[in-house]
Formats: sequence, structure tokens, C-alpha cells
Amino acid sequence: MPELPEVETTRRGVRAAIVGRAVTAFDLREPRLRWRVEPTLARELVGQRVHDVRRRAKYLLIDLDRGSLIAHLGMSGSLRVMPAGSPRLLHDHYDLMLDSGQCLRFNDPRRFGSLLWCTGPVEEHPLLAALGPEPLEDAFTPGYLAARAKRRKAAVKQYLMDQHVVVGVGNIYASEALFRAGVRPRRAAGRIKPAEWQRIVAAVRQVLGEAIRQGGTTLRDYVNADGTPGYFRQKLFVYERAGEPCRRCRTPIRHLVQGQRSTYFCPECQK
DNA sequence: ATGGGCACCTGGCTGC
DNA sequence: TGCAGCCAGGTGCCCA
Repeated sequence: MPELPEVETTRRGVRAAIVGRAVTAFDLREPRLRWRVEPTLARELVGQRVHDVRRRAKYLLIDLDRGSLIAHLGMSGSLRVMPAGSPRLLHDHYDLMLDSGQCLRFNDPRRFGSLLWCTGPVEEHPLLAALGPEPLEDAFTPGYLAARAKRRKAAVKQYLMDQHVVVGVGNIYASEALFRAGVRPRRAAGRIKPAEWQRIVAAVRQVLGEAIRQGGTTLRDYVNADGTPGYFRQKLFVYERAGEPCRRCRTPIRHLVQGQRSTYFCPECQK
């Protein structure tokens, strides 16, 4: 999916167009997302006003009068703002119609995305309650990561991708952050040194921050709220660059598989 | 608790 | 040209 920078870019892109607007209709063309979306949701949403659009981890939270929509983009999803009635394309699964004449439209070829309706405190929703800290906030520190990693044998790359440890880091940015930190992805999390945790925290913050500034990374499906792709792909050091020369030392980038996900690293720059 | 593997889906590319 | 096989920004769930 869309990792944190893509979700954050989407949040910023949709916010101004939907906050303060009232929902006039909810058109559900395909309820079979990650979890089935009940068609009766339309009746609930119509008439409610949008108060805010927030992000927690890779979830977008759309706060309405009587609850929040929890939207996830899965691997291939995107949310765009466009005039209501724009021609529908394949895999356009729902439209949230607004009193401005615009709509929020969700497209997701693989249907791993989700849309949930939550009344009550959204932070306490079962999907959100146990998530780790936000990587761009103060609770994400080298000390925290080190303490939680004690005796953990999991590879540091998989540890960083564990949303209960820290949120928002997915397959692309895990490889990229470890490259920038100079740490090999297969090292056991429990054996990473304090100085390395320092570099990892700095690298995660830096790579996510830069990616947000570039509007995220588009590999295949992802587009921003206005339909444009993200430009961070050009800044990737290792991801999908197996066999190509390291941009720092010219050593060929290596590929391996961890937990059925591709990992990329430079054997010279990362120890 | 922690770790590994599978499942959910479609589409694009590769190689025979 | 056709088709099988493999791969893809995620993550919940079941099992050891």
C-alpha cells in the first residue's frame, strides 16, 4: 500500500475539499472490500457533516457528526476528490458524495482496502488500539525501539514493519531507512546497538518526511487526491534496484526475501 | 509473547 | 498468440 507518506499525502489532498461539507449520498458499487461494507451504511452517513480528516498509522479517519469512517488503502487503493458524476472506471468501489458537488472516490484493483464505520472513540477501535507510536512524533525514540527489541530474534526489517512496534513503515520505506542507517536488514532486532537505533530512528524520520514532501512513492497504482502520482520513486536508493549500482558506492544492490516480502540492501554500505 | 505461513484479490510482466 | 507462473506500497488470523 500506500505506506505512511502516501496516506498522509492523501489526507492533505482530500482535507480541504471535504471538511465542513455534508454527505448527500454514499454510492457503494462494490461492497466486497477487505471486510464487507454494509449497504445500509449509506442511510447512516447521509446528512452528516465532515468535521476533520485525520491519519493514524496507515488509516485515514474521517470524522463525521456521529462517528468516524476508518479507511485503509490496502496495497493498491487510492482516494481522489472529483466532481460527482465523473465517469466511473473499473475498480471504482465507492463514492462519498458531498454538498459541494464533489465526491470522494475510492479505487482499488485488489480490494485489500477497507472502509469501516465506528461510533465511539476511534482510537479504541480494535484495529487501532494496539498500534505502536507514530514515527514522526516524540514517542518514537531510539530508547523505545531498543527496549522493545530486547531478546527479539526477528530481523530488524520485519521488526520495523511490525505496526505494533512503530506505525506507517511498509516494505519500501523499511528497506530505504535501513540503507540510510547503514544497517543490514537481516540482523536480529535484539542485537542492534544503541548507536544503530539512533541512526535507524533518524533514518525512518528522514525518509518518511522526504517522501511526504515528494507526494509519496508511486510504483504502480497509487495516485494522490488530485490524481497525480508521487515523485519519491526517483529518490529511492535500493528498493527495486537489485543488480543496479549503489548510488553511494557503486556496489550492486542485493535482493532477498524476508517473510514473503522483497528486501533490498547494499552489502557495502550496510553492516 | 513471538514468529512463521497463509489468505484475501486483480493485473502486469516473463518465459515457454 | 496463449497461457502458466510469479510478483506487487498490507495485514488479520491460525498454528506452533
